[in-house]
Amino acid sequence: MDASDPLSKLVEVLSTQLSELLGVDPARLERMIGPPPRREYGDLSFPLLRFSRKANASVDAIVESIRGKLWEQGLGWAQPRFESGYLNIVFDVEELGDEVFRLLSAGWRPKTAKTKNPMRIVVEHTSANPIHPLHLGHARNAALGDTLARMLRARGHEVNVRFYIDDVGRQTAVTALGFKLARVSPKELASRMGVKVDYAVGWIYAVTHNAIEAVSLKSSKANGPEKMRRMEEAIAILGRLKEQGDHQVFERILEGIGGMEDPQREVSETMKRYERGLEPEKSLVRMIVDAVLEGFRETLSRFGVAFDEWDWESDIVWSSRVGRLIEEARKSKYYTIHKDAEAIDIPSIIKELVLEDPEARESIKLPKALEIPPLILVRSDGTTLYTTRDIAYSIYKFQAFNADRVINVIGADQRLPQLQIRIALLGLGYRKEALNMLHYDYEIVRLPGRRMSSRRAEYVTLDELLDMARSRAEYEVRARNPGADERWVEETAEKVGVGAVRFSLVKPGRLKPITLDINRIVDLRENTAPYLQYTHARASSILEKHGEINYLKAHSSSLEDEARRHLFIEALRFPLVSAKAADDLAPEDLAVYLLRLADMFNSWYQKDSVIREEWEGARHAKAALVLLVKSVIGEGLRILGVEPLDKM
RNA sequence: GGGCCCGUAGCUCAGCCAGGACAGAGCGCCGGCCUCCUAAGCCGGUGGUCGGGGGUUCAAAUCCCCCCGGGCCCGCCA
Repeated sequence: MDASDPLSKLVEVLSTQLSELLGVDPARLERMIGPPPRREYGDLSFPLLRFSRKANASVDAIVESIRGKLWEQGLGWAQPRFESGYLNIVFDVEELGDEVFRLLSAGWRPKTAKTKNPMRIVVEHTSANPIHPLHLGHARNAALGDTLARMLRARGHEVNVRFYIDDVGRQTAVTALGFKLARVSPKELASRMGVKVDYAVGWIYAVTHNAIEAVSLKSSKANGPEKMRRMEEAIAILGRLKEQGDHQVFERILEGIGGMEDPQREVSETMKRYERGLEPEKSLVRMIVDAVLEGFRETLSRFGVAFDEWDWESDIVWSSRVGRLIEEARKSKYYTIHKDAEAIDIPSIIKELVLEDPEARESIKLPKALEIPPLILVRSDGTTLYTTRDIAYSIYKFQAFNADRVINVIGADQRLPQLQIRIALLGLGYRKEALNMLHYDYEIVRLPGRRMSSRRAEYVTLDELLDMARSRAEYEVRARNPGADERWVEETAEKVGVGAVRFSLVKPGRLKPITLDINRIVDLRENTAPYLQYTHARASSILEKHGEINYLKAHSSSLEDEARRHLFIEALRFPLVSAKAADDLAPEDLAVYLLRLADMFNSWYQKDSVIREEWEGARHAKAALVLLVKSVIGEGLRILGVEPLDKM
């Protein structure tokens, strides 16, 4: 594999050579070569002493061998030396500068280093229940999933992005029942309520769910304070919902549910009929879900998120993939009966397959001493469970794209079922699928005080959040650009707002629970996607004022200046940083790197003017440096789904 | 009851997986910087028993054990 930029090439040569000398896996060494904690030590460093103890060669011999190899490979600008346990590499920035100027003049710009092992990867994300608008939890999911897809593509993988439409479960059945009683279509209701269609559906769902809850509680034989509490809660929620929506429709649903002897049974019946593809449920559910998906698409496209495929859960069922899977399970030695229902014997699979298979044990990380219960496949009424359908869907994802790997972006609250699914796949003979399916989990987003709840219709929607961010941005943009074209102001505000939201959802580590502070997410300073966009705009402005860069006039010796030198080298690290972030599935690493680079640029900017530089050789070199930084921030932002701006 | 995740500066977090070269950012707070490439910026100051205790190691925020606090999960829900 030929690395196309100087630093990638350097690291590749170093890791290959060190690997030969030390007898250690080059990939492992590669990730240990990085900038030292203090600049005085050098530009790159590697903890050599840790490995050389076990190697035959002396440290001096190793360093000399490296020096020779670098020379031979045309990387003479990188000089190795040994210092207190570390192999430190110091760059001759003048030589490196000439090399980079040559590349820049030929049109090269830093890009994520390409992987040596391109794979076919499916990323499934967002997959929100299609019965209410997308809210903040989904926003985190979508931002992570979409960024992952962009990173992996930039790294050179073949990526296929899928949305799984959960239209088969209980929640869609509740919604369908609600619409049946409401005698109104989602679109009519939406226009009556003056809201997006997915909001109208979310309202119907919440009304119907709480009406059913109230009626069921009333007729239940149980008694006591818990029942009273839940009763009161349902009634309070209904009161609030009534005020928010259409009174006539509200009454129809309440009367309808109130008149049912057993509303829960009606829901089950609807669910059963839809799963069998019977009319009128089939058309009704599809019509409702289609309407919600229209709302999803509108929001997602604004958010910069696109999908390659939309998979209907019902299609997986109707195409008999689920039926075939259940047949396979029945023939399997791990088929069992649990609580009178058909199930897969997860404990036995663990004992016989996972623990006996080192690769599987490594890949499927079992919690210690946790008893994972058998996985029930079919309800006693004959309908399937979500996990069963998901096993079939998992197999489908691998087949449909001929995938090497499948990444599912799903909340951390689903760890157990996701684990069960992988174990079940292994037990049913789908070893490749089980081992190459990854649950990319992230912690939930909470509202201050309580969790978001679609049952209570209590959520901050993604649309609302984007609107807030945009209006905040619009105020700022207008203040800074008096008299600017109105359309430009609005477009810029949208890009700043969307960027701020996406960045803020991806920058914290995914396992940090986010307690939603809207002001914080919308704050343009702290959230720093706008800071990066601003830095990019500053760079653009300099280049515009400077005019065309003449690389023949640029003097690389002027890069020896401390601040310029560090900025230059830091920008050149982009291909490596972005590659590692992609391999680690860690968008936050890329985000943090970009912020650091922007900090360096802004500090430098303040004290070392480009266009007022008198010496032509330095001015063109500095302009080239600005171009380099601008290209890196631009490329990095695009990978994070944030639009770089030339003016703001 | 069991499992998993999180606990680092007043606040939000990085560093932990692959232990080492002075614990880092941002926000906040205090004080400075626009006749000069965009002040959404920059410079300086302030601020830490790395939740607590034990252990492994020449070396621990990082690995192991115990404990404490917060969250999530343990359904014929999704």
